[in-house]
Amino acid sequence: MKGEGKPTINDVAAAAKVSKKTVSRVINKSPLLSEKTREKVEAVIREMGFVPNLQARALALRRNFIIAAIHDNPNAQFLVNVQQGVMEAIAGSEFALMVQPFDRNSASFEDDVRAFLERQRPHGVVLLPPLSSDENLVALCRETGTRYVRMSSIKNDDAAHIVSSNDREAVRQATEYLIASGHRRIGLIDGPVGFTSPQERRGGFEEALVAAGIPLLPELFRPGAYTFESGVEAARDLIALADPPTAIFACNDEMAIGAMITCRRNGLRIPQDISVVGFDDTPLSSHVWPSLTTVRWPIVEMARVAALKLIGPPEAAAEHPWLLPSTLVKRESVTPPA
Amino acid sequence: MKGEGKPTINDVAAAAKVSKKTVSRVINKSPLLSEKTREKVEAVIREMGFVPNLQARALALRRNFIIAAIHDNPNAQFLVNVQQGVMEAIAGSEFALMVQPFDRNSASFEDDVRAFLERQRPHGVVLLPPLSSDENLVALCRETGTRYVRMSSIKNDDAAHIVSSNDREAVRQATEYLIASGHRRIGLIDGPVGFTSPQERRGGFEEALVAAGIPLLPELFRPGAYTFESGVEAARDLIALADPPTAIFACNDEMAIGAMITCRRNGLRIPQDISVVGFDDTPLSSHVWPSLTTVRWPIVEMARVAALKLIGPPEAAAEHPWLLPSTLVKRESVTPPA
DNA sequence: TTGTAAGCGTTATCAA
DNA sequence: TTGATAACGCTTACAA
Repeated sequence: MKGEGKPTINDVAAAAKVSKKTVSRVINKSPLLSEKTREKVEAVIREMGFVPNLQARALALRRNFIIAAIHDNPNAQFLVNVQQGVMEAIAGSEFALMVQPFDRNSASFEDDVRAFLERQRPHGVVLLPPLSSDENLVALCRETGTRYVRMSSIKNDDAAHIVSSNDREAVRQATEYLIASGHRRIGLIDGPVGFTSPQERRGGFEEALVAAGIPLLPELFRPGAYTFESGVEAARDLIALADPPTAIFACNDEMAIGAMITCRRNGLRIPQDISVVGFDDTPLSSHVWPSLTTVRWPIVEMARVAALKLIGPPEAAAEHPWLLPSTLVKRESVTPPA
Repeated sequence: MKGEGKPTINDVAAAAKVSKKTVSRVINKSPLLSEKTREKVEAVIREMGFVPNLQARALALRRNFIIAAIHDNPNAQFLVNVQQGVMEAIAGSEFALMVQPFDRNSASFEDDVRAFLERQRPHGVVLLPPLSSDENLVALCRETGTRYVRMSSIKNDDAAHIVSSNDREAVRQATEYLIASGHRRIGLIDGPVGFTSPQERRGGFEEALVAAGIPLLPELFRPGAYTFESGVEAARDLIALADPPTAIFACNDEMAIGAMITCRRNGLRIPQDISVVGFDDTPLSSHVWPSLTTVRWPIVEMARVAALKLIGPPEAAAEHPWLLPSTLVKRESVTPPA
């Protein structure tokens, strides 16, 4: 013990009368160890309260015990949900969570990511949308030997490197629900260009309309940016139409709520005059009045599984599920049209 | 260069024809170095693209280049704002941000925190409320030699270790604004017990009433828990009173919005029938209808300053401001009583 | 199955 | 102002 400080592997080795390498084997659960030796060393470890030094291990292994969530400013609730999911997966382990935002529009974007990976050497990274569809990032991970898992709306990688939800199918069901309620003029508020998720959500929406024999009218498709304000704008345009829709599907909750508020500011009652459906199931959606019918996106679960794929043995990564279902949550904002 | 991989301090030393310690001095900006040597070494460093290995430094320095935000589940927006503030401070530096939740009600709470600090050895930690008022945590930081800064609503530490807002004063002003608008029966929805922030906010509220000669009526004080649901409950009780208030101050926005929705569900118009004021200025508050008059809490700025105190030289920590003002934001949810 | 020696890439000590 | 040498605490060869 050298008197002071925390015990090191050397102290344990001396006390257990074995070499430090043997202690190292015990720490790393090496299979080639006699049961007797293992037990003896483990007893000493417990007794001395030995905890391996992560910095030393990181230096020797060239890998830190860190899971990094890499993002480009998704909304707050999404980010926090991801953090919660990752924490659930790594709780009780030696891993810790690092959160790192990047500006994908910056000229130094890739250099920034590379610098981060080379500096911090995280054990693995979770790529959040929309960064998860950036193939350059994935190439960067491969190049630096960093394990990665993408969180995405489509299966754009093999099972070991992706966690995805079935947004397309879920939105199709949500739209079918609107149609079954009697709506035939349904407006869509799209998500930002260049994102994968709105493509899928819009796709599901269109599939449902087509299947029901409802024409896809350009006037009912409005651009959006996943922001409250863009929902406001899109809704303003939709209700100003000569023949306005009786229902609106917004590609996320924030826009849906922007749309709801805009409708009400303009004297429309929800859902009596117009129905609204969102996507995400943020806490917000049950905190508005009337509460919002929406699609629940299993972010926490997706993040948890992503982290599990990263911290487990590489060959086991593909064994975790890669698809986690999004599901329709029926609340108050939908009713048959008048 | 040994052919492969990234250049190390040895490669630089060899190329510059100096000892590795001299290179180390250059990296660490040691003052005792001849200008000539410094320039020579810096040129070589640039040329070779040398980047010091953080893991090796961490091992030698017994400190990681990590700023950790330690929290116990504050709301999502708060947490994300803190992350943004810290990132602003450490952008371009070697530091990275780690986020670590703890359950302060767990029996192993202190052991968990200790294990985290001893394992990851962060350079410094930002303690978020309500954990920031836990003296045991601070003792733990001192014991493990971890620098810390508390984010708090009161000045419960010296200037080097705290960043605080003047919630009491800001709420006093907000309440004075209600009183100036003509309100004399004002309900208060409190924050959770054991938190410092609601004490301050309630304190400011009471000060304003007392200064205006308005009696403090127990029936107008309702418990809350900083959650939407608790705002709903409290508002339900308040408007059910024989002589209901004409205005409500809620200790945070989430409860204020819960209160707004409850009032409207019960046929009250906002602000014509009842005014509402919140605290936080979350994005939410401008996304409801009518938009919420509230107190802006400078979380991003507080977190940024907290991180600056941590990453700068210890003796400079006290020189950064410790007080960042909260300010009243007037929107649509307040009007004179009928 | 276990041990020895040589790293991993820095910083600290102390002498020059 | 600089440098040689020993930490820092662990892992990976390679032997035994």
